[in-house]
Amino acid sequence: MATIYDVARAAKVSPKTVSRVLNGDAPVKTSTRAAVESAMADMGYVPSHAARSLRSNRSGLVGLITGAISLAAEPSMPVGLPDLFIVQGIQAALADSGMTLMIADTGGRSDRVPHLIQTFLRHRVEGLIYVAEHHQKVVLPRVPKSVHLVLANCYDDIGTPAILPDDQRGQHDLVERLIAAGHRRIGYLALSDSTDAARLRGAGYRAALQAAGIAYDPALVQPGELADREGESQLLWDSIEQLLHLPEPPTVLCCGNDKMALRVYGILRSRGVKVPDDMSVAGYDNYRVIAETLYPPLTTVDLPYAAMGARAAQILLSLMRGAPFDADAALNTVPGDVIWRASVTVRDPRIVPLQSNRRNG
Amino acid sequence: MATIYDVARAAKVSPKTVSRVLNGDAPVKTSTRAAVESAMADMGYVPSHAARSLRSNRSGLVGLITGAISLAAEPSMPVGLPDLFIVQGIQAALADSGMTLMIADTGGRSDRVPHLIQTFLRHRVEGLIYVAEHHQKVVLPRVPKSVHLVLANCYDDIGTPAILPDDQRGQHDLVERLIAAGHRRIGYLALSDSTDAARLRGAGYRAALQAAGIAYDPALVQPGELADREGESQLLWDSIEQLLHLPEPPTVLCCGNDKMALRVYGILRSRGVKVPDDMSVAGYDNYRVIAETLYPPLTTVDLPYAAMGARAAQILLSLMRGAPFDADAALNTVPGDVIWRASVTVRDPRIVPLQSNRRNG
DNA sequence: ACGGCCTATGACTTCGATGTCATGACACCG
DNA sequence: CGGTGTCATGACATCGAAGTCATAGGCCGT
Repeated sequence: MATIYDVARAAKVSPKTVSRVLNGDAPVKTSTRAAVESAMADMGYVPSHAARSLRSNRSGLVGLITGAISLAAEPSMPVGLPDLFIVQGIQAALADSGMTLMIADTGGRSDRVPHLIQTFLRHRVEGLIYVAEHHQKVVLPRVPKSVHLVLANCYDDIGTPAILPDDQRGQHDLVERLIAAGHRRIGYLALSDSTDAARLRGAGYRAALQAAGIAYDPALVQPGELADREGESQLLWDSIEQLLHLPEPPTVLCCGNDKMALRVYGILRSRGVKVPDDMSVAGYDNYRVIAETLYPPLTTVDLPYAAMGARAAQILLSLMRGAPFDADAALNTVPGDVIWRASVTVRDPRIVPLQSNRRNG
Repeated sequence: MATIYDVARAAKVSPKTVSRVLNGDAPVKTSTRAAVESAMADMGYVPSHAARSLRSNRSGLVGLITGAISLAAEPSMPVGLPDLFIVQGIQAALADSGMTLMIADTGGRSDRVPHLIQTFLRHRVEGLIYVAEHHQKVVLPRVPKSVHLVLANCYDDIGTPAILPDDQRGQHDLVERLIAAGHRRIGYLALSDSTDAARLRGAGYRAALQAAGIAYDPALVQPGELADREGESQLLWDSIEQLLHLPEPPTVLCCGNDKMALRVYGILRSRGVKVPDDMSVAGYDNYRVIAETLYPPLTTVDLPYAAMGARAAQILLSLMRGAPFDADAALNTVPGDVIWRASVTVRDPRIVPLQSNRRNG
């Protein structure tokens, strides 16, 4: 591979002049510049990142650690594969910054994280983003102060800047909208309680009821998911059975996530219950391949992954530019929009919630 | 960040001795080694990849270009997001090779590919893998001979080594299994004809019928997808209507992909047609979040993405090790297993196709 | 005409690791 | 005891850029 010396020789100038043409950091006569550029084109010269970063002590690299790619293979994902959208959001936000993103994947084995960090440190990354596969708490190895770290979809104990989805508000907003659409008996098929997302969404459900002055009825809340997956289909069937046979059954079922909603559609249809005429259904996650493909399309709450990724990248860039660490901003929650689709009937005709309240997904 | 000189000073040895401890390429007295290692640990020394690769002229990097991450956002993906599994397969196969994988994403804009390749060349990658979002032909910028290139999920005109799914054989195997299970009238809801996958799968469908001596009946083949997406739901409804009202209707519907099968489930249930008692359904892709979540779980054909990725990485590694370019091996197809699930009834009780014929997905 | 200044360029050094070669201290062999 | 290895170590050059400093030539003002 051609070097700056080869180019210099071909253009009959010194290496330093070639360097000046490359970087445009000092005046070069037009004719000289042309000769150098033509020499570079002729020999297909590509500057060496290694040499440049060695000299300048700036790598221009941002490292990204994720289990997203590998975890896509796991059927047991708590939330689902779309955390890749976080990666996408990060890429988009970083694209114009001149930084190059290095992505490393844990392969689902979190014990590989230290090794991946080590590899990044060898490459002298200037920033590091850790993307968790679902909303959770993590413990990461320490990194040198010179490397800024941002967490996405997770948080830790030591005040590292973190970006999280606002699950409580999302569920709250959805239930609020259901109430606005005239629903009063709102069934809730809960995720298994082991995740942060499950707890926060449950809290959002209750908060929205309370805000609307509707009494919380424990009979309307049924498990929709088991921690161990065994007999889950049966569990869901039974839970729906329970709800349908209540003296005052729900008019809408909120599912812990869109995947559960997909199952609920099948169960309801098997029982001859029409969606949405006999029963409205709502999900969570805006897992588009499900929510948009189902008929009728599913009302759900967007997990604002792309926005979270973009925010994470922005925060990282500002830290790298030397912005002071703002403890108040350490924990960022990003709200997700309610995505209103045809799976929920509007019972109160005065209200026509056609659009999302913030953006349209 | 500490350098090899800092470590040398702290351990009271020469930098070269530290280098020897790092690489173990020459004998070092045990006591000296211990002193060096403790100095490295104390100061958190991490060797600089830039310096090493500059000196050794070996970067240890493999570049990967994909639209997978970004395209995950597109609802118009012909096949679907799981091409990420190709990336996963590549990572797994590369993990033990000592190579570090750099992933770059096109952000859905193929015009960015040259720029991404340029960035990789600056980093002096030793190999390059291009992963396409669906089975297709591509035209890539030339890369220097020193950089080996392998294509995954796509191919080109100039004999670059390529790994492709064997769509024809997959569909063939599925139909063969359906016939073995006693089905004779096999409906086919085709993908829009614009993709290679659609054509190959159609050919596999016909070949399997022919091999079994079953006459091809054009009335059993209906469009299931439109190129422009408009009115697609209606189209599918109409196509199913057609098939159900044939004088001799099919006993099973083969859907162009799993996403279509998801819609078909809904349509059939809305019409009171029970799956699989009244009508069997099969998909293609083994898009697990759909195929495993649907009730009953969907019989489908695995797209062997992880295996394709692994194969791509293996071929790349052998090229990098100096294996001769084998023109016969330039085009690799990887067969995908039929994944037999409960959505297809076994009409001939003598046959019990419980398991996949190669692996279990 | 001379000092000052700007333009355009090159010589030399530096970044951090490693390859090459040299050297001192022993050990072994005949 | 001298020659010849082997072990353990260090001095120095090198990889490809870019930073520092020097310098030649031209233009300007006085």
